Amino acid sequence: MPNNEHDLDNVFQALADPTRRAVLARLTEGPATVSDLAKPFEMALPSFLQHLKVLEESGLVTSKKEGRVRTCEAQMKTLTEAEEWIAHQRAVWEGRLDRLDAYLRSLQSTEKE
Amino acid sequence: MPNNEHDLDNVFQALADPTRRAVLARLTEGPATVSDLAKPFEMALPSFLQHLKVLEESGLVTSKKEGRVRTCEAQMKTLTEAEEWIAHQRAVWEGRLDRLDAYLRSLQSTEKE
DNA sequence: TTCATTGTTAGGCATATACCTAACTAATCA
DNA sequence: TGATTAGTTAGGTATATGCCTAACAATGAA
Repeated sequence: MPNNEHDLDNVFQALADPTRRAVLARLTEGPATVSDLAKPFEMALPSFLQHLKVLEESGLVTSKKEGRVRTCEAQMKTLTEAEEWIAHQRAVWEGRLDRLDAYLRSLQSTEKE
Repeated sequence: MPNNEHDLDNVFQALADPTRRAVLARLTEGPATVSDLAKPFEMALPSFLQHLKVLEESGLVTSKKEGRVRTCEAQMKTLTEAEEWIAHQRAVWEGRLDRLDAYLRSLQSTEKE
């Protein structure tokens, strides 16, 4: 049962890098192997693997190894946790605007009396 | 006009820390001064100011100083950029599921033929 | 069984991050 | 004017991050 503060740290941290966002974007189109994922990037493979590790540790990606090939998959559930944190902030914000709006409307009604 | 990769780096980076998320959550309820924002945290003020700086540089927070008091405000527009990146990934993912679903349905129709 | 492919581990380096204390400026209050 | 409040700047430390090369499995193909 995730969605604690520590998880969010790792999820947002994982998203804070263009390489990792690109990998995740690729994986939302479907699973892929490590070397397929690495291909578009110019960095050395061990460097790339570190990015994958960050993604896995955040829960945004899982992988399993068959033979010598590791296949990675996006975990949308984890991405959703991040999205929900943001959505909650928006809800609070909009609640505030609603109250402001209600206040302004209450002023108008008062004027009409 | 923003929403380039570099901006997203900074936004997600800013969100990847519990102190900064707490500050932002506080600010979605309305503006607050630096020392009000700092009060709940045990860290030294200069440390806290660094977090504020990260939030400002990401565009998630703006501030203005009047007299000796600096007042901070959340910028939901910036938060929305992060939300939209995630939403886009979800759309791709769900598109994939839709196609899978369509494929499965096409198989069923084939079976019926 | 030898070779190529696919990934992994170890270790090093430069910069960034997250914290601190000390000392400072600028505005307001008594 | 002198003290207090609000914030800032400077500079130091420890750890984390993002990259690298070199060397090492382990699997699969010839």
